[in-house]
Amino acid sequence: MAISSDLIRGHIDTIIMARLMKGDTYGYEINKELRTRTNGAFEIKEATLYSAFRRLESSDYISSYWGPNEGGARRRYYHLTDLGRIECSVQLSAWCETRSLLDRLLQTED
Amino acid sequence: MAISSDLIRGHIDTIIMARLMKGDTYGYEINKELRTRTNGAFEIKEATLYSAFRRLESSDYISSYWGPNEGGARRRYYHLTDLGRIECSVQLSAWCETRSLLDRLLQTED
DNA sequence: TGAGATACCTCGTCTGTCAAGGTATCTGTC
DNA sequence: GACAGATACCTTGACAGACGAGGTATCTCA
Repeated sequence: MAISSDLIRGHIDTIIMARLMKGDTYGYEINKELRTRTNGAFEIKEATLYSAFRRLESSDYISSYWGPNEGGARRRYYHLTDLGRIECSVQLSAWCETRSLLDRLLQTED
Repeated sequence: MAISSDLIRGHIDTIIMARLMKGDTYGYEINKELRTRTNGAFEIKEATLYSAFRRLESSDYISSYWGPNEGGARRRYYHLTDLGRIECSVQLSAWCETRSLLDRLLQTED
């Protein structure tokens, strides 16, 4: 992974929720998408991913169900709850704030 | 602090080095500046700050010296080394990459 | 004399990430 | 039928960074 995980830390949940905004999906698929979309520059490690799922589900931001395993291994699908949609938009705003904050603080000249 | 620390995690060292790019300064002053520049929205907790200093110094990215305490408590000044300047620019590029990556991944529609 | 600001430091805890390991199912090949 | 490889899920333990809580020492001003 080209991007250090410490720089992404704290944004994993938001990345997952932002994806679930577009529709239900399952863990393995999320990671495949991330690798594809970033040309291999970024992926969420499996252990990280599943611990995020557990965290999000215990906060009632997502719910899960065993979906149709169309000729393959069983899949646990995740769904963004109404509460999760609210939380997601909160975290998206937080990202915008963080971005402008860091842009300002990382200037090396005035 | 309005901005969650987990969103900044991993950028603390870069924030400090970016500040030291402008000239030597000391811990307490860095924090005052951060609070002022962000209107109180952000600060680095003292314990975090000093552990970052230790980390950066042991990597030879910064050096320190007891500076002139102009009518006040003693001050330990920090200086960005040549190695630190290189590392800082590396981390500034990493921030740009991270920013565009997250901007892409956090889109909730295509 | 004492409060408050300045300025530094340490210890222990918590949380998120990840390496390493595991299980089970399906597909295709020999 | 046996096996490799892909798909897909899960758990455990360790590590590193951030921070709360506590401490020390100096100076200023009332």
